[in-house]
Amino acid sequence: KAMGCSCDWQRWAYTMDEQRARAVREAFFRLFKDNLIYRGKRLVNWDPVTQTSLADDEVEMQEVDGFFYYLRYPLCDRAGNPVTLRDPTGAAVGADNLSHITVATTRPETMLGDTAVAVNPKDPRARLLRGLFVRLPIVNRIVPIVEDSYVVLPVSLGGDPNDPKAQFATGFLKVTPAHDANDYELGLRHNLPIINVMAPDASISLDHGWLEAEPHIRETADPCLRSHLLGKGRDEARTAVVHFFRDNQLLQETRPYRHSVGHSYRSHVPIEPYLSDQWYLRVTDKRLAARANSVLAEDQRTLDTPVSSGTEGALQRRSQGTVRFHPARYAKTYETWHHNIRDWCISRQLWWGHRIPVWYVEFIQTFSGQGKTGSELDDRWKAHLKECEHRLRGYLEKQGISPDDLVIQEAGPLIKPGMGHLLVSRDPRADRILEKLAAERESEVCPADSDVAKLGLKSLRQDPDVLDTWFSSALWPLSTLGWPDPDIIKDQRSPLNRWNPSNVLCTAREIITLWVSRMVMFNLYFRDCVPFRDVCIVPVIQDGEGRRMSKSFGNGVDPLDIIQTHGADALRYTLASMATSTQDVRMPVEVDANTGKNTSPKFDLGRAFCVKLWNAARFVLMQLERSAPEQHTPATQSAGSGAAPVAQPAGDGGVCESLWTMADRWIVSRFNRTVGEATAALEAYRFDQYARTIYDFFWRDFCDWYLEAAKPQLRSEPQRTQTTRILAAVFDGALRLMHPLLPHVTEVLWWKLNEICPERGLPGRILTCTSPRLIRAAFPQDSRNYSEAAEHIFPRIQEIITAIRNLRNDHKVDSKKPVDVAILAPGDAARQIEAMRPAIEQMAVCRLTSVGAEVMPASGSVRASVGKCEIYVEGLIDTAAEEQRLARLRQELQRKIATLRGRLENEGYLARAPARLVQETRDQLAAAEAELARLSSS
RNA sequence: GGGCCGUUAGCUCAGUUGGCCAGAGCGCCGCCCUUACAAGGCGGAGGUCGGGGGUUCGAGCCCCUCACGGCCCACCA
Repeated sequence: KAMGCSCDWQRWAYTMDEQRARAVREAFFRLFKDNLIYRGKRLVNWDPVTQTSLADDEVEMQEVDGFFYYLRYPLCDRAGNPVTLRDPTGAAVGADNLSHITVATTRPETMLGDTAVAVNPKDPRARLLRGLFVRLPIVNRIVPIVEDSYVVLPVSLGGDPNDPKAQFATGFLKVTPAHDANDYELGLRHNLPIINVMAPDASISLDHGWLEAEPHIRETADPCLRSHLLGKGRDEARTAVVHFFRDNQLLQETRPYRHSVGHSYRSHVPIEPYLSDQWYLRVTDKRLAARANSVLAEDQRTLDTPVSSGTEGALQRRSQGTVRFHPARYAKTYETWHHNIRDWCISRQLWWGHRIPVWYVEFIQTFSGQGKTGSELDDRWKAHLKECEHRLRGYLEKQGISPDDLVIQEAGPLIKPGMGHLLVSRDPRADRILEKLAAERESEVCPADSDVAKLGLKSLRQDPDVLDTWFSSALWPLSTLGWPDPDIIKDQRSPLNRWNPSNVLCTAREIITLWVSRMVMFNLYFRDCVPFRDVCIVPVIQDGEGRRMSKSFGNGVDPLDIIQTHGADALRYTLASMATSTQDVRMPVEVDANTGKNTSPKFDLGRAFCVKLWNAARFVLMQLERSAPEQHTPATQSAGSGAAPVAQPAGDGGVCESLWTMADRWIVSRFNRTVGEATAALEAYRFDQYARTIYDFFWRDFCDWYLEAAKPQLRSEPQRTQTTRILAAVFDGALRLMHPLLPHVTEVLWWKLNEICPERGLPGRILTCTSPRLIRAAFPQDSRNYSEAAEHIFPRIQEIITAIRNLRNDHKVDSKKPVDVAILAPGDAARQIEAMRPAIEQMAVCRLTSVGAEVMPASGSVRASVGKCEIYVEGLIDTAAEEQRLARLRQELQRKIATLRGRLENEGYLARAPARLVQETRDQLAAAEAELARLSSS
């Protein structure tokens, strides 16, 4: 609000409120029903400090100095008897015998969970080792040697020398399925046991699967396990393991190694790959990730995404829309991410978030299994469960839960034994009913005629986890507009149907994968259309040293502080001017002397522009105020509060263009060009170009030149009337043009303008707009009413003025003292200069003594050339200085002539460059030679 | 390891399909408090466009390569 963002503040929403919760429940229900949500035992990114799993993109990779430990595992047979291989040729093992193999690892503590050692089948040693085992030190586990081509061959055995892994690999890979994602996959391929040796806090523990896998481990393991490892954190455990290997001559080598390790974005400790039960969203299903890629704008696609072809496909594409990135290169980020996506772990072990709406239901076994065979038992048990399920459905239906809003399914093999069914309802009331049942079940007295007893419920509990915050965020374009309310979905005029899809999402590049992609997937899935059409990625602001701004580091600026020191419009303008198409922009940060808060001199730019606008407005409004209202011909009909520009009748419409000066024509033409440029910049999401365009127009063209040129015009009728009209119209247009970046200042000025000069406009040239509030007024339109002549001639006048100013400055003339100027100019030019005489005299502080084709320089005058005109400034007698200046000018001209001649002597240039350019070069050469001749003749 | 971005004036950044002498703001120097504006006006100095090679009549821009800075992705042997 402080920045003046015109959001619809009535539609304020909070991620965790009722409406958003309904959307989350609906989405979860539908995805679950469509078999896109599943529970799986997988390795997750585990944060041992906050004890939650993290999504892949919540893991930050950091370079860490670590070590490679080369650990020796003794070879043995199936029974554990030591084996020493003999290789008489020595070809395979590089030695004549082999009693152990060596693995390389950065995480020695995970060896406690090793369940195999892998070797590449192409490794010559693989044949020798076939059928052998190793005895894991410390735990004394006998584990097999398996062959898998995933294992990298060391360089010495023909590995790729460019693969860094091949450089430090030994050819043997320890396999720890419970603590390494690749090892997990490898373990699945070879049916290896999965032994988790860690507690959720990443300490070594028997209690999370290890003891179940190896009931006698306490007895069989080396005492070191109990004394130095159990209960110890992973770092301590690492040291203990390394010491054990060293003390037993099993540590072959330690090499320093710098590598990147995933860290938690929450606690900043290294991630532990951890085996646990989690909920997954099957984004790998083609209805999600692949579909998200298929809506990428055709010209932004690089991968071969299957897109439905033919008329049907085209129809579908048209109805679902396309997503386009600005700048286009970010499409690749989006596309690659979807292409390489893995299923999304959506459960989080946090207390804050949307609770996963899944209930676990377990029924009581009400019959005896005595004397039955296994399969008979299975059948009876299944039938019983079916009956229980049926009864529960009926019960819920009686309580008002529609069967359509309910999914009850068997929990499947991945859920812990004893967990009979999963229940998910789309109706939030189901939770109340189930909560009541659960409470009843837990109460000490549970009468036989209670619902719980009738339903045969053994246990009933809701999943304790919450959803990843991006799950609800992904629904934002839907949930903020009333989805999933059926009325809102059906009503064509509802906010959902009006604003989804929306036009543009503006965000930062790291959000592309976290949020943009998921909004697209969900919107397509639930609504069959894209959530927005354009995605505008803006640069990230860094501090003066190129570091990311961070609250805790204190190197950032607070927008509210900037609003205090510079103003909201200055903040907006400056930020827009920094929104280039690169990735990062720097903002030097310093402490404000008055407030003690962080600020940046960058914002001075915006403030200066606001001040300039304010001052120019004071001048314009003062001039308009001095003119009687009736002098303004009514040019616009009252359009009420209408925001549309009023169509102006063609023709003169009382504009009296015959009275316009070259400056008048020029500024009107420039205004229209500027509107065109600004519109193009905005359409391309080039906010920096838009900011610069309005700056150049308003400050340079309007203030520096037009207002100065207008001053003499305002002093005399009948020009005054025309000039005030033009001032009013251009100022009106400029306010509308600049309003998006400077809403506060322009709005106030608009009110003043409406008050002082309610009737304004230049029919056909500048379409003005009556609206009490600027924010409701139309953005100006480029009327394409350009004056080529004015745009050509006025800059010549500017050059003449600048030339005179230059001569004055070079000769150190008091800036208030007028000088006499004569200008030698051919007929047309002379007339144009004559017409602009008052402006030239005012702006260059001079008197034009004579202008024409016959003008001769007075003796002692100094001179300058502008095109075909010669300017003589009289009375600045300093012969030596002038001679020096002329000599410098001659030298410059000669150099220029040489360059141009060189170009024209180049045959390739003459032959291949466009004729237009060659002609231009010829003209330039002729002009330069003529000028040199004139300078030399005097 | 893959990808992306950046390297242009002391600082922060523009520079559209290759085409006049590479621009702006701030800072710096000189003059000016001229009745819109000193948070301003006028004028000025300052750049081998990161290095090297190539394509082209012509390269800040296109291609190759190297260096440096930053970011994203990737299964931490």
